[in-house]
Amino acid sequence: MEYFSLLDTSLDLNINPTRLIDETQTSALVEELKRVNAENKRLTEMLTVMCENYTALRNQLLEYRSKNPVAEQVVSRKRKVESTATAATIHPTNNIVNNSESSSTDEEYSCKKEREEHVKAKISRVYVKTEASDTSLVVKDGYQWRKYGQKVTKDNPCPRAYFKCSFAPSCPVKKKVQRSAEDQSVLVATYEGEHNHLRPSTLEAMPSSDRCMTLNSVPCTTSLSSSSGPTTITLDLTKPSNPTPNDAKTATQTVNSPEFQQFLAKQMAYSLTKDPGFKAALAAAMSGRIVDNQTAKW
DNA sequence: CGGTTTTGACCCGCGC
DNA sequence: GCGCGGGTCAAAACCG
Repeated sequence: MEYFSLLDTSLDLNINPTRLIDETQTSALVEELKRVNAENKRLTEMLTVMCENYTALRNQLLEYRSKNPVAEQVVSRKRKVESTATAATIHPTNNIVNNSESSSTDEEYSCKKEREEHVKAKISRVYVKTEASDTSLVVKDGYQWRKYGQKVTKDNPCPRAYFKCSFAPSCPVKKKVQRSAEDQSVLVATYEGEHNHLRPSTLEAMPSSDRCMTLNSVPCTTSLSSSSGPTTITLDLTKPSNPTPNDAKTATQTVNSPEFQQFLAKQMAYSLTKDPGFKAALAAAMSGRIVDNQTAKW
């Protein structure tokens, strides 16, 4: 029974790492720690610079806005008058097609009567970049459409096609598609109403060559923003529908909106997490912080 | 054969 | 009232 006293059955939970490693390992770890801390410091500085740049840009934007109160008032007034919203599309090539590219017929489109109708039916515009050789007025949005008319409008030599949802009359959604008068490779699709059914085909909805990001409102917000992958992001904002000289400002406001910034943040996070280099740097930075805290405690 | 597209005719609101 | 222009209808053509 005495030999039990020779055994130390206690658990030494207060393990000191320095006991487990020899001197060379310790020095290597210290060097690594220094390197990681330096990198962490560098990343922190970069972050600080980015924040400073952001603040400076934001201040410039606010200053610009304060210097142009008239334009701001016009935008505000238009927002009050119109319940509709338009959309701008960012093509996969990251070309932002803002509302100023819409044809002049779009101006006519937002006449007084339709302003009233906008209360009943949600109207939005989607810009889709197509191949120059593509002469069809087909905007693949995942829904099935039946063409019921085509018309050549006054201010645009390109005909305007009229579509109804194939589920009509149960689904009241209509769509008008016309090439932009300024850039005929851009299709302008104007949606009226919202689908009351699911999208027949989500695969067809967003072919890789035709994916776009829609700003402002689009019809069927939920269906477009869900199950379509990260390439289609819908921000349901209330924006003026008419192309105006203030479109640049409007676009700026859109970009400055919380929704867009949230989208940007998600996209950045998505891109960064896909970057193994960033992962490694982040892990190093975090480990640096953790080890730093640990060593401070030690 | 059924669904879709085409296309000319028609409707309707708006401005003059 | 009339003309204009956008939107819709509906018959014929087309297609799978």
